[in-house]
Amino acid sequence: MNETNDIVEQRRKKIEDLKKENINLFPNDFIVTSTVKDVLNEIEKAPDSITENAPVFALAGRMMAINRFGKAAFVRFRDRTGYLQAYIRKDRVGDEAFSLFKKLDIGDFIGIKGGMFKTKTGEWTQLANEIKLVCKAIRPLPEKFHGLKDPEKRYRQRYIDLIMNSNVRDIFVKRSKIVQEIRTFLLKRDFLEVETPMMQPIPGGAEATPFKTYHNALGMDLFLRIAPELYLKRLVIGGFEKVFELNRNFRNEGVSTRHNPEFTMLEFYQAYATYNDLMDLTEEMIKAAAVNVTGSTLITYNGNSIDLGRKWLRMPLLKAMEEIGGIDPSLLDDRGKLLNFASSKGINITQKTGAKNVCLGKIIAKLFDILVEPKLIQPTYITGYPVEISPLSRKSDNDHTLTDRFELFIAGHEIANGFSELNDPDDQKKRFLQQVADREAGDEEAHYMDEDYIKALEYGMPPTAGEGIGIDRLAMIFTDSASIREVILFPLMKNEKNDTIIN
RNA sequence: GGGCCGUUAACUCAGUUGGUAGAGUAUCUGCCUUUUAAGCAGAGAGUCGCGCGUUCAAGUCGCGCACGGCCCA
Repeated sequence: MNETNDIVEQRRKKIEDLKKENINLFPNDFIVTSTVKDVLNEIEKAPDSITENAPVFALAGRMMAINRFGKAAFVRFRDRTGYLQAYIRKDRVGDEAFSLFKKLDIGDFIGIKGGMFKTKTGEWTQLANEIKLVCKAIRPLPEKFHGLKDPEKRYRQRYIDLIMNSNVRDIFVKRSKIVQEIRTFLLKRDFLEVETPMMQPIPGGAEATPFKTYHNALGMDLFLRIAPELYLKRLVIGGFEKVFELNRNFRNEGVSTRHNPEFTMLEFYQAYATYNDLMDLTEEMIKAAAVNVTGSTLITYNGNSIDLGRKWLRMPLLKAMEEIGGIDPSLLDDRGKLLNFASSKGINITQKTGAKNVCLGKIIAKLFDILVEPKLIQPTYITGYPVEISPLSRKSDNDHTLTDRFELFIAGHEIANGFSELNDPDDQKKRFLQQVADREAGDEEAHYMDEDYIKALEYGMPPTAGEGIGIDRLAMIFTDSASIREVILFPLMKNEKNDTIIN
């Protein structure tokens, strides 16, 4: 990173000049008394009490624009709460401070002390009594009007993106608020927030390929978790009847506009509840988050107007396949017919899983993803998933081929997956054995056997319902972001040059 | 994994039929004490992503590679 250009060289030259004058480029003694927002609030409260002489505010921030006029200048600077303009006059700050100020650049941090006045155009502006350098920037910022647009640079150097693009700052503030709202919502309902292992000896709780790592001292393989599910249910067995975890999962899969290898999930479990209860709770929670974060239950995503305020539709999976996917229901219980139907639509089922004998449930799920999911724009719960693709879900009492499971879709995105938990240890063992067989048949995403989890279930897990909600996808929908990279501060990127190898 | 598109000054972008590189902003110098993308005068700034090839000549054409974006699987 030693590339030079003439702007950086010029700045380094200025820095040498400043050093010769004994100017500290990185001081830490400027005392900030107010934020920009504090000042604006005081003005709003009592505008008549504000003058250019008093009260005196001490503010600090990054200079984003400078208009110089020989012996005076306007400076636009920003702190975390907003922008403020300051007016620097040579006859007010003194010759020495003004000649220092002349050497400062856009991007530098300054501290200013002074009162407030209104300019000719009516903008409240700080009149500097003092101006100090608080931190020198060596590299120049992008141009003020067009800002930084190059997506690669925006992701790799997110700090510049955040400096330059207020809409990007807004997205991440919103994301943080979503997380906070969800946490508050669950804590109010007596859920306990917990942290379970991210490094697991047996990865479980989802169908996905894990990242593998190795513990040197213990001499053991470990996997980064693909889901916290099996640990959270152990906690329910332990007596924590309402738990949640809101943190990162890791899946060793491709990167796309909807997938980042590490992503954030909420998982929560509630004893003595059913999947129907969780649908009610989720609806309430996401509506509350929408109101508290965006101010409304109406959101726009990708040009679609989405109304979170209406009662959310609930539709059985097989009915959705028929009514929305346009699939003849007589095909839905016949593997062969359904495979023929898929290939007539140009959909190759076997390719992804690698398994030779793909089960009926997987074929249905795949067709659902392609033919139904994109059409689920308004919030919709799809219920009743086939048992063979729901190895941790409780079987429906009235149909043992289906489970008490739902998925939530908004704006064509899968947002949540929840179910009444399977708490019969013998049934769970059978399901794991089927998964192991699938794995041996070539399905790399099938579950591993987890004997300890079976043992835990044998101690008894009360009837429980649990759910996972994809926080990144929720953030995408709340911020009208087309790519998951727009809601992850530092999305995973390949090395710019393939020569960075760390041993 | 496949397809399409992109990569040119610090940033945003032009660059015609292959003929030795352009603008705006930013930067530097000078003038300027109420600007709002300030103004006026002048100046500097490029490994055209990387490599190979075709050609008298490549930012431009061809092949390969890297990174990124979108779509598909």
